[in-house]
Amino acid sequence: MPDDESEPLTPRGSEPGHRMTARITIRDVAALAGVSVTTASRALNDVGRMTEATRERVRAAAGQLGYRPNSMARGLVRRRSFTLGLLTTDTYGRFTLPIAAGLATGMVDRGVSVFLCAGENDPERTRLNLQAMEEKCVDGLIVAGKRIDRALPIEVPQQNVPVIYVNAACPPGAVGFVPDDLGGARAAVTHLVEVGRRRIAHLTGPREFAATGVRAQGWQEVLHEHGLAPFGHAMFGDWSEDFGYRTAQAMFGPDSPAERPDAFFCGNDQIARGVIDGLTLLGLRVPQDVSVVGYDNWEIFAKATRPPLTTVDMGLFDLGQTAGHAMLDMIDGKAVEPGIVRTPCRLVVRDSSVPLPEK
Amino acid sequence: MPDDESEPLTPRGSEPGHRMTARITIRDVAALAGVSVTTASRALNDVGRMTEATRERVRAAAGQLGYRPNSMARGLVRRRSFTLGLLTTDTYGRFTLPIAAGLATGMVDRGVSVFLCAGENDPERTRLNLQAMEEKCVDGLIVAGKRIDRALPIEVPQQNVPVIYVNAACPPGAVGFVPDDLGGARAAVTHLVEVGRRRIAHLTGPREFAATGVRAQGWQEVLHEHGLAPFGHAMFGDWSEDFGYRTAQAMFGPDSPAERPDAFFCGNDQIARGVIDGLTLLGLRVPQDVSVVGYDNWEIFAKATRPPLTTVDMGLFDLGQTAGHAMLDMIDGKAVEPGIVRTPCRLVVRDSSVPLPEK
DNA sequence: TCAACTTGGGATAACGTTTGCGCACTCAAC
DNA sequence: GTTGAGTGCGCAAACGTTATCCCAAGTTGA
Repeated sequence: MPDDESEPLTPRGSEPGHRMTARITIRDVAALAGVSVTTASRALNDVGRMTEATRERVRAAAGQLGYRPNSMARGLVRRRSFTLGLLTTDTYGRFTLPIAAGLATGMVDRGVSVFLCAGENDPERTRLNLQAMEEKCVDGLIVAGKRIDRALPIEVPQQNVPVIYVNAACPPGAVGFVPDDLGGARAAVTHLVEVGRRRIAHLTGPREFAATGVRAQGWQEVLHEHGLAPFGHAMFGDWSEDFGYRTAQAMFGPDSPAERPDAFFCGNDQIARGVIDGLTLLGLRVPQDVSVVGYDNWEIFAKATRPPLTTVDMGLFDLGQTAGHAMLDMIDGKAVEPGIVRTPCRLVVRDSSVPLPEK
Repeated sequence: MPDDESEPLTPRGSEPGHRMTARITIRDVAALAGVSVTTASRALNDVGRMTEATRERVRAAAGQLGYRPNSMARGLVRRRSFTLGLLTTDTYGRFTLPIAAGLATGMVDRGVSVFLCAGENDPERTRLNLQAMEEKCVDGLIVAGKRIDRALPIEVPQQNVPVIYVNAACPPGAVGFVPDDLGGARAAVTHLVEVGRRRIAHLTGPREFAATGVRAQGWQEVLHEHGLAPFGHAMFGDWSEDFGYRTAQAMFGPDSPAERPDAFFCGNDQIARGVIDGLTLLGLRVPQDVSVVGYDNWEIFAKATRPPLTTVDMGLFDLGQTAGHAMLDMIDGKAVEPGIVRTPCRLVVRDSSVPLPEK
């Protein structure tokens, strides 16, 4: 058939019944501004040489049309997708969620989006996620965990994409960020000493967690520096309310030893809550008789105790944000020191720790 | 210059000092298999006509090379990115997180990845997120909230991308999924009636929440159906432990009225926990004297009460997964009924509700 | 024997960007 | 009046896929 036959009756772009309106491309912008696609691209990216008038004309056209560059096309030629993958095994999200929120909000301001990969601790699904991230050409991978001594159920292959570990085990030579548990513990115990406590006990999670050892060390250090003896040994149990509850009842109940602590530094907020409940049921007053300090500043928990809990905030939101910015540096080729960076924790003083009204 | 001049001395692909190893493309696969790129693509996508031997040869080559298709290139030509955007305002994540986890794990099995957009309730940042999703060419947008009667701080523009609302306000004509609060409340109250309770009180969150009204209605309905009168009016307070604690103490304390409930159906687990604590401190026994049922099945909360809490699970993980699959249907052009779909809730019976050992 | 169909596969043009290269100017210096 | 440098901008080739044609060879049916 000849080429010059009449146009078909239905124009090609309009597919009735499908409300899809054709996407505006840089070609449309260029046409409206009366320049070539090349010039339009350069104008919008603030590169290349041209009159300021031309540049402005292109900007105006893009604005008028509501043009949004197609990230896939750009990524293809630039070999960057402006996306990150966030890999996590923490189903419950106690730790991952603030990290993820910090990361995502920090990145959106820089034009980078974050893929959420919920691993569910399932190796097969983690493998699937890793594969998806590879196909989506993420510029970097952030591995977030709930334990600083546990790695992923699958090792991330040493690909060509940079990896940062956050609040998780960090293989030698890699870059990692974890909360400064030593500093957090020191701040908590220092506070207890400063409000006049002398017999400070430490209740915490299982010994196998790296975090418990570090926090116990901070507890000991500060006491020694003040010429005080630790009250007994650090008590390693589990992370539950029940552990705090039982221990408090055992230490203050009818058959308990005469020597009793006047303060508890607890390894997390749940233990602290159990301690407070146990003490309260025995008729003791917190903080008049006994001070209690927790760890995590899990607000919905810490604010609901009676009285509200003094506790250590690990700054996980900021941690996520910091890790994100470090990742952008790595992607841009800036040298980032391998090794583990410890980010500061902050003591949040509420009512459970100060026996007398502060001046 | 003539075309036949000698090759440059440094090959084009090798950039020393940059450990980037060239990505293997479908061209490499095709070359290894001895076919054209076209055939390789068709073989891997299981389309087109060719000998099974050829197809297998291509598959083998891809496997041997560890080939991963470039999702951006594919997306460009197919006009699909195989990504979804998850927009949320729920910073704390109590509700969003299980939904997000369900969505992400459900989607990865179908080769779809999910962008996490943490809105922070900030209109400007939400706008930025929406813009990023447009540039990334997401195939669909899922809006997740923590209140079924609150919309986004910014309205999502009626673009060409389908939108699904989950646990959030759903504009007329759109598709939405929310937990079946009526069913959940009915299950809880039915359970209390079946274990022999007759004077069942209802403590719940603020009246302005749509959820509280629906749950209160379920409470009333079931009681009427069993010929029982509600114990007083539904008590609307706030979602806090403190509200439950104070109310329980007021209803069972020294100056309380003679007529007392034998069970509490609470609007969430925190209120229930406050009730249990308030009752326990007054020397009452749960569940022997009073049964308590919560709502949300926030496990770390519900399992830590003494005794562990009977509560309603809203099935948020499944909700996220369901919404994801509905989204895939919409993207594939299958007709999805507009309107709100209510997904089932499930009663989880623990120890706080059954006064006598069940048979 | 010739048309018509099927089968296996390749050439080539998209998709929407960015970028290397070069062209046509202008302006000054020799 | 020829160089030389600079300026403003466009052509065309990527990037890695998939989709639309098309062709050659084999297979049938009349």
